[in-house]
Amino acid sequence: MTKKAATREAILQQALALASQVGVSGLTIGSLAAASGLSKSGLFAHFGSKEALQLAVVQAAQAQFVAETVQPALALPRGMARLTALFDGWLGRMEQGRYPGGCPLLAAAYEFDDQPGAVREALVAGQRWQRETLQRLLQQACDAGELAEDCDVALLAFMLFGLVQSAHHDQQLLDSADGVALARRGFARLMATHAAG
Amino acid sequence: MTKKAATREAILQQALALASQVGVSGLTIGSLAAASGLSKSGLFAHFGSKEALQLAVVQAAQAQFVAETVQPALALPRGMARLTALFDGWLGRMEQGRYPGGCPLLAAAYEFDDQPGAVREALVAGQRWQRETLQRLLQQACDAGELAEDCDVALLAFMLFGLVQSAHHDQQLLDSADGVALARRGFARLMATHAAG
DNA sequence: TGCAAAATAGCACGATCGTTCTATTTTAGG
DNA sequence: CCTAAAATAGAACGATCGTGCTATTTTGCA
Repeated sequence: MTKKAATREAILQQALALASQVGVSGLTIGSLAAASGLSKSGLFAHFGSKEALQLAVVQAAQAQFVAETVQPALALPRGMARLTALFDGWLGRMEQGRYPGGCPLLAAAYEFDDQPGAVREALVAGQRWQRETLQRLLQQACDAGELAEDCDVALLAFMLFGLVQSAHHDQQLLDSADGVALARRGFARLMATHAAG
Repeated sequence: MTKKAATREAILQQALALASQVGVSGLTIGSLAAASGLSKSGLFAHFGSKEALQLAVVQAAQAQFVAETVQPALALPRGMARLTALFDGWLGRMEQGRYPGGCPLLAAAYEFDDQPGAVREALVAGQRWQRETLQRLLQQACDAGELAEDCDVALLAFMLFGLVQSAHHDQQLLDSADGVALARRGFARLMATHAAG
């Protein structure tokens, strides 16, 4: 009973590392089985279909992002402290190379934006939640009087997400270590521009 | 002699539309042959290998971006006019749905960031050139006295590219028509913040 | 218009894909 | 410890992958 769950968890960790390099749709039952030390059919039995495997991988990545980045930020008091912690944690996991080949979720967003199905729906739900979370933290900073009260939180959340994407792009494709630093400068500038006055 | 080039061009157009939906690495000789009305081997003979086909597709996409977006902007006078034209054209092709499933080059950046080879090198070269172009236009706006002379053009180019990526993400994954509008607002705000004063 | 050359089709290959079936091993509870 | 149940392995399937090979068609030029 507990063995199954443990094996499944180990598989998903391997899958995340692999998907980071070849993408979630580039995942293969065979290659993942080899990486996990299982047979093809042995691994397959854990999920029942390739789509179910992909869905599980996406959900595992989302859960990991929430646990490693969002939750720690939520432990801090509302306002700029919490917002800065979220953004810094987000960039920090990129900087430290949390996944060898880049964020599987950002990549999956491009892979599945035209592939209807459960995987896409999970990605959409996760991204909507993430954006709403970002907007909520921004609004809390406004309410706390640390950002101007007429802040356009939707636009700011949109721009902050753009900074993350640009940093990821520069780091993964252009092999530029400056990406994260530029994103931090951008964050600081945006926050300064919208500071309560 | 001219037949070959014409057929190749037709194949590449089909390939761009297909790659927009399934990605450049999702392209298949068989499916592309069917979409082009050719036999597998007939199509294959045009490129010699799958990697050569992928490279040709990437180069075609890059050429199209330059022809449809960069060149028209370069026809305008240096400064904010040219910069605005570039950014507006960039967003405009997204808004009008230039490719049915999103920009093949942005998607390819995620697909190939961990796949060494000629395709990745072409993508890197293209992205570097694009970033330099963006920085150059920003610098020209500074030199023309339309942006503050102490502008951080590297950071601004980085942020503008982030706006484009966020707009693409919102439009393609979240089906949100607001993405392009938010990017325009972000551009306007960034330019206003850094206006010469 | 006929003919060499260029372009395309047809076919076959080994490999790998996702999936199913049955056999074997491993686990956990009495 | 023994045994039913759970977990995994092994083999096989049709399909499709990229890529060669050889025919056949189509093209442009004398």
